[in-house]
Amino acid sequence: MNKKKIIQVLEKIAILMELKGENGFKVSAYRKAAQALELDSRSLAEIDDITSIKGIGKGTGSVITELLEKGTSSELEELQKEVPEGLVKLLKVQGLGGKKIAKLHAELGIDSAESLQDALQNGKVAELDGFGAKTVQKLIKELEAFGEKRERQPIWVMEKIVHMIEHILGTISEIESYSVAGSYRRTKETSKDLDFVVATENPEDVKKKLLEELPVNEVIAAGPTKVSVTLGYDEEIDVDFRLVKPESYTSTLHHFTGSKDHHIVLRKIAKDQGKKISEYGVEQSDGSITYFDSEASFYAHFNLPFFPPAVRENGQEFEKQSELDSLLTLEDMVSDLHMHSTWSDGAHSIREMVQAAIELNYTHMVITDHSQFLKVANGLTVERLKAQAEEIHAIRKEFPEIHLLHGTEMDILPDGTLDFPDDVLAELDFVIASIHSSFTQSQDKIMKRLETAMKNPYVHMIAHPTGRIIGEREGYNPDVPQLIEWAAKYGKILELNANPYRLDLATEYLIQAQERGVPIAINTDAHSVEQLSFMDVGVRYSQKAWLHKENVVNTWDLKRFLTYIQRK
DNA sequence: GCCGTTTTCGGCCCGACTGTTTTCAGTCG
Repeated sequence: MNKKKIIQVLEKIAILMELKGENGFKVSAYRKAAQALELDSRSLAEIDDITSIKGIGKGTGSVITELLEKGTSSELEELQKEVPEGLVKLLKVQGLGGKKIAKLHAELGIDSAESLQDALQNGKVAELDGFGAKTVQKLIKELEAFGEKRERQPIWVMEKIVHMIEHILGTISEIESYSVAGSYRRTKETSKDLDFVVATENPEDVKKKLLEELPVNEVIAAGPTKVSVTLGYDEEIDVDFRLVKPESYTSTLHHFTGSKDHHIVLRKIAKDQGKKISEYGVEQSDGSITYFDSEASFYAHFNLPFFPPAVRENGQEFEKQSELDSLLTLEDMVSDLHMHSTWSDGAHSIREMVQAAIELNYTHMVITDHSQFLKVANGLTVERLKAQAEEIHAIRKEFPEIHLLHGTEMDILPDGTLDFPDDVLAELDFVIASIHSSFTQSQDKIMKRLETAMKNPYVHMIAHPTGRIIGEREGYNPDVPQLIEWAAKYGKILELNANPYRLDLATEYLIQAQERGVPIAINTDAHSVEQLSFMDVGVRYSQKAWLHKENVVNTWDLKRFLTYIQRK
């Protein structure tokens, strides 16, 4: 019985207890125990006394012990006898929680979405205490749409919607300030819904305008401070707006940025200081309310450093406070090492890309168009690559304020060879190798391809190492720990591709790469001037892996970078 | 169910909104 299995059992027990209508604190005790186990970095063998872990006591401890000894849990088996499996997915229905589901099961024998549907239709549900006509109508509607909505939307879907909403918020004159909050602001790869915080003295008018301007499919709730709607863009997306007075804006933004676990730890700290945090401000021991004009001053009020939204996750960030200064900010980035121009499939000329990079105050940059294999992207042949070298040479003279390097994003071919011979690569400043084809090959074959690139002395970096597209495809399934080992051995850079479609490598691998001492490059892979702004997403995502500036090559000054990429 | 350097009992982060109630429970984040 491994740790993951045990965590799953604890979570399953929590779910089944919830469905039984158990005391909510008891349910969350099981969730907390599962989380405590997950956050403890030790293996099970290394833990002597399981109940010495905070959050695991007598009850949850005995469940774990039983699992370790017998491989089963009598607690779980009991619950499974009492609670039908079909109820589990009813928890996902909006408006249904443990209490109501328990009642439906106890009084009407409901055990699945289907039997609930029947009971709703034939009027049985409406007869129950606490269930009225409106609830029944809402549930009928919810069940119809059940299973159709994608549960979580990838960050690149959300990004477009966020921009559209921000545009609308910007046109409403009664709004003093606004920001997206929630898991999107924490740069999660996927989000269930979107949260916006809006500061205004005139919530009624703002509410009215929001409901007019937005493509609203359905209004879920519309109170004086909260408006919840389902928007219909390409997909249905739930969006919450919080309308608050300007003085509360910072507190509310912080509150709705989360995460829940971050708040739980922070509120405990506040409590110990005799203060109470709410979404409107901080209540002092004398009952007065303190307001803040920035999140930095909010944290400082508790003698804490500023935590960037991306690290506000499981509460453990408080133990890593001393590392916060080492995390990247956008200002630390002095270069972008992976971008395309009109020579291959980019939308802008080299000159335009250079001008845009100068605007971003970069000291150096690399043009890395595709290689000949990638015909769909108009990949460069050796001849065109040489012609491009001449153009780059000329442009360099025009823009002395930035150091322009000539590179390539060279394909690693399906047969495991590289798209350019060594003598061509030797002429280039910076060589990226990447896989764009035959994703379905066995892991063995994929790793052979990557090994070829890793061993080639002219290759500097592997781009988007797994080929994943968030929420769409898994990629080509390389053995990433092995890849990290090779990178360490052969002195190669691994990329964090900042395109929100990719964010590749993912957090867990970035952590491993940093531990192994492998340098990371955060690059936009921009195919247009606008896409150079993906750097911001990449930097925020890197914070989730606690990447240190020192380990990210884009923070290195030109001299250090050039020394590093010099052929040995 | 878990926790505790004022606590071994009584809290557990805290508040909004809805719907069904006549003062509040359930759900949600």
